[in-house]
This record gives sequence, C-alpha cells and structure tokens, in this order.
Amino acid sequence: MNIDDISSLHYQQLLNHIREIVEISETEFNNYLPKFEIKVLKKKQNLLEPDQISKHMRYIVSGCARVYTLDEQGNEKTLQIGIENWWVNDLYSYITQKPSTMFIQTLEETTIIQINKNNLEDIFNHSNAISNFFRIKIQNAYVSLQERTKENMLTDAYARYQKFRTDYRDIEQRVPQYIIASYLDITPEFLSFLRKKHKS
Amino acid sequence: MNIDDISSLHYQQLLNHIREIVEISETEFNNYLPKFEIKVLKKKQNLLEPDQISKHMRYIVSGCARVYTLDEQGNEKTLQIGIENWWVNDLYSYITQKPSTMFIQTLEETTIIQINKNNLEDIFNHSNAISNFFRIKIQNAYVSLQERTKENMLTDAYARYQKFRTDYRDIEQRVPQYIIASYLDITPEFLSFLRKKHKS
DNA sequence: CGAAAATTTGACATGACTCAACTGGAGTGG
DNA sequence: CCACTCCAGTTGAGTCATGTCAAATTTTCG
Repeated sequence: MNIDDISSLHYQQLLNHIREIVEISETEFNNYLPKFEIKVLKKKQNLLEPDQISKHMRYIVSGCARVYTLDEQGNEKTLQIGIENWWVNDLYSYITQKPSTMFIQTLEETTIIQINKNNLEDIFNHSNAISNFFRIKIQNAYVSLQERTKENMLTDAYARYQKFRTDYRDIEQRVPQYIIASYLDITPEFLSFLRKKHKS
Repeated sequence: MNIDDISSLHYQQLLNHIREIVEISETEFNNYLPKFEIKVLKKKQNLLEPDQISKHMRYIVSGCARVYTLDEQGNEKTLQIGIENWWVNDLYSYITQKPSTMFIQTLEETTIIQINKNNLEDIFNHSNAISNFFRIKIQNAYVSLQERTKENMLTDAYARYQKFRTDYRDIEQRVPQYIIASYLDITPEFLSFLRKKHKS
C-alpha cells in the first residue's frame, strides 16, 4: 500500500464520519478534498500552544489528543480529550482569531486531517451539507459541555470519575491517570486516594 | 399606543438583534414573523419544567430569566441567567427533544418572543441568514460556556464572584444573592462570608 | 538495566459545606 | 399605617471534601 492509498483511506474515514450526520455525495466531497491536509504527529507533540492563534479545524483520524491549559501555579487543567473521529480545537481562539491560552497535545502517535479557517468558510458558502454538519457538531459539543458543567455542579469527584469511566471507557485505558485527574479537576493524589478507598 | 404597536416594537427589537450578527432585509424578516409568538410572564413563572420537552427557542425582549436544576438534596444550581436580548433554553432538551431536567424561571415580569422548533427549522431551509445567525449564536454560547468551565477549574470562589460582578454588572443588581451563589456553585452562606471577608 | 515518569501513601492544611440561630427588609392584610 | 409574616441575608461552630507537600514505590521505556 503506498502513501496515496493511505491518504485516501483517511479521507474516506472523514467522509464516512460526515455522512453519519448529513448527506453528501462522494463527488461533492472530492471537490473540497484539496483543502484538507493530513498531518502525522509523534506522541507528546503540540498542535497548538498558548499565544498562538488556532487557524484550523482538526479531525483526529487515529491516535489521541487533549486540550489543556495551566493555572497560575502551573498545574495542568484538561478541558477536552479526544480520540479517533473527534474534533479537537480551542474554539475560542479559532472563532475569535485571538491568541489561545491552550495547548493541544497528542498523547499517542496521532494522525489528523485539518482545514484552514478561510478554506472552511469558503466551503460553508458552497455547501449546505458541510455547513449543516458543523452547525450540528457545535450544537452537540455545546450540549455535552453543558452536561459536563451540570455534572461538575451536581456531583462529587468520585461520581464524576465513575461517569467518566463509563462514558469514555476507551479513553480511560489509553491516557495516564494524572491527565484524567486534571480533566476531573482534582489532583492526581486525590484520584489515587479515591480509587483505593472504593476498591472492592 | 395599542397592542399591535407594542408587538411591532418587540419584533423590531428582535430584528435589530439579529442584524447585529447577519444581514437580513426587513421584508424577508417579515415573512417569518407569523411564526414568532410573544409571551408575557409574571415574576417567578416557569417557561419550562423538569420532564417537559423544550419545544421553543426563546428570546428575552425585556425582563430576566434563569435556567436551573436541582441536585439530590434539592439545592438549586443555576446554569444560566439572561436578561434583555439573551436567548434562554435548555438546548439539550430542545435539540434532542428529550425531557428536560431544568427549570426556566422568570426573575422579573418578562416578555419573550419564542418560536417552535419545526417552524424554526423550516426557516433554516429558506434562509441562510437565519441559519447562520443561529450557528454563530451557538458557537458563541459554546465559547462562553468553555470560558466558564475554564474559570471554574482555574480560580476559587471569590475570583469567580469578582469576575461575575464585572462581566454581568447589570445582572448582579437585579437578581437575589442566593441565585448568584447557585450560579457560582457555592452556598449562599459562603458567598455572604466571602463578601464580608473582602469588604474594604 | 537504569533513569525518568507515574502512581501511591500519609500527615497536615484549608476552602467550602451544614445546620441552626439571628437580623432586617419588603409586602400584605386588617 | 401599623403589625405580622416571610424571605433573603448574615453569623458562627463544627465538619468534610479536597488540596499540599514530601517521600516511597511502581511502571515505562530508552
């Protein structure tokens, strides 16, 4: 299998992903293909760093990445973790085109497909399907984030941990515990303590 | 001024609000007007209650409302507070058409304009402007919610209170302190304590 | 195998909660 | 227009969830 075959597999995966939500023909999609670019990153590399402006929408083909920031004491706070078929971005920076405060970091060797903001907006003007796809995606992202906000307000750390384990079983096994702790907004020590306490 | 004049003022306000974000002609907008309905509510009335399905997008013309839910012990947790020119909804229930867990409650006498989901989706199919308007609105809502999530993770209760006061000065003066506490995810007693402690 | 990274442990500190009592206004009815 | 009630806000004592820091242990990986 040569490089082009592999690329075309990746694009096929993206097309299938889009087709889970909207209808779009392969020929139409192929028109836009040249605007999407494939990137392969090693583990622990950054797709975005603080003070940079997020210029792309990014889709994970394979691998794993997270969005995190630092508090004043330098502790990491993870806002999002994504695997295959997730989109990862700092939408704040992408939408406003202002400098980000976030890192987007790969947690494994990761392949992404990304598209530049201007190019994507061009596509929005031509394609109702793509435009609808992203509207629905953002809607869904909003709803999950609201669910998470609610969870954070309603339940204690252990309940949140359990929910994380059931909702993201596949993620849990692939990322170190200190990152899960930083996603749950607790210290690694406290997560360790909770695991021990509830071991049956 | 008769009732129709007042209604038309309200619709005019909505049009101006939409025009802050997208371009749309008055004639086009007038086509959709019959689908929007005006409602006036007294203080402390509910626009939505748990187990109901949210069937409308709701725009506040005047007054004030909040979205909140209850934890197991029956404590109120406020997820959103809105005043004139805000949209209030439980998007989870609206988008999925599943039963809500939220109350949407007026905090003052409040006038809203609302539109039924099916009607709004009809409009999406006819009007790129309206469709874009809502895409952008939801994007912005996502970004603010992410900012809030970040704030909650990064800063302590008093910092959050201060930020609330500067970001929403107009809201702060109109809603009781226990509701602000429930928005900040602290108890009213603790907010009272913080205010005293930092009084200069 | 050895070094670095991740996890666990334990002692102690603290931010935030609970509960109960008290204070002070705002609204209401007589 | 007073008296009463009721609700929001305040106070304080005691408690609990979670954090901090430092050291010990285990795992990962070059």
